[in-house]
Amino acid sequence: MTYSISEVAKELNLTVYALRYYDKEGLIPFVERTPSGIRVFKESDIEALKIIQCLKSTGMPIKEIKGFIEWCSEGDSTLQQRYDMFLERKAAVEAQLEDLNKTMELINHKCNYYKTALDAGTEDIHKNNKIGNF
Amino acid sequence: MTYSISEVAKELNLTVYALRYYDKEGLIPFVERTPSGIRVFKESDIEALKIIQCLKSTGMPIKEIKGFIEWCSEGDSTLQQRYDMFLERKAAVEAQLEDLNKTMELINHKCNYYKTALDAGTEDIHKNNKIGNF
DNA sequence: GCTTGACCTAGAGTTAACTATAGGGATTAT
DNA sequence: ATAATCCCTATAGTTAACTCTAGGTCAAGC
Repeated sequence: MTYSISEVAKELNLTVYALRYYDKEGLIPFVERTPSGIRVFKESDIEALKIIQCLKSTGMPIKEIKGFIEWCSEGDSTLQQRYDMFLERKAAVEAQLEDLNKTMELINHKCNYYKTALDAGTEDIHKNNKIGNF
Repeated sequence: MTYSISEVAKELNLTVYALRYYDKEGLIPFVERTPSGIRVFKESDIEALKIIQCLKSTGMPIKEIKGFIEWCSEGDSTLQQRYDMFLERKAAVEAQLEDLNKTMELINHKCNYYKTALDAGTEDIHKNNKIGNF
């Protein structure tokens, strides 16, 4: 089973433009073409794109992802680099999760702040709080 | 106690450029100036900047944050809007946390994949796995 | 009184990651 | 066999959020 670029775009929830851009940037050099030059995506290409999306969502820039793709095509000699890269990504995501949890705390705090103010009809209810009002 | 722009930058871990940019974009209209035009930051200004950083980290663009700042200066008549905004931000962060947790799962999966491959000395160890290798 | 260092504004430049346009080829339905 | 629809490339344009530069002001120390 193979897929056209627009089918892949729909499936992965990104645009045809973006896919072509990824190709141009060297993220998917393994995608084959028909004799007339049309891209033909295999299942394994879609799996690779999912990994690319995953790496992107860790905040990794496209140029670095390209480096990883190159390592993949170089075979077992780059296994250590690739492992190290994923450990690094893991640490990055852990840090992001920590930050986001702190953000969530503050947001929750503000939700309570405004709920209380709304119930009282005025923000003045918080005027004497040590907690930063705004 | 008041602070100069460079002290605030250091404290909040951002640049002087960024602070002036925020000011230009209307995020901190309440920051006062000396007669000669130099910005003088109060504690409450720093607190406000922390909220701004928090909103930014939820993915909120600066123009929308500006809208919130305007609501703040309009008083109690905008309490409902501000409450709704924070509820919306809370939902956004919840979604981000969910995504990031999924990302973490895949990353962990890949860490194991490469650990196993590294121990075996070759990626071929995964060739017959249903799980997408790459 | 002059140099130094921090501050100011206006505006140009940067970067990433698309997004869109123009111009053209191939395949499918009628 | 022709119109519609999808595909292609190359290249220009967009956007957000800074980042930097040029040119100038101002207060403090020597």
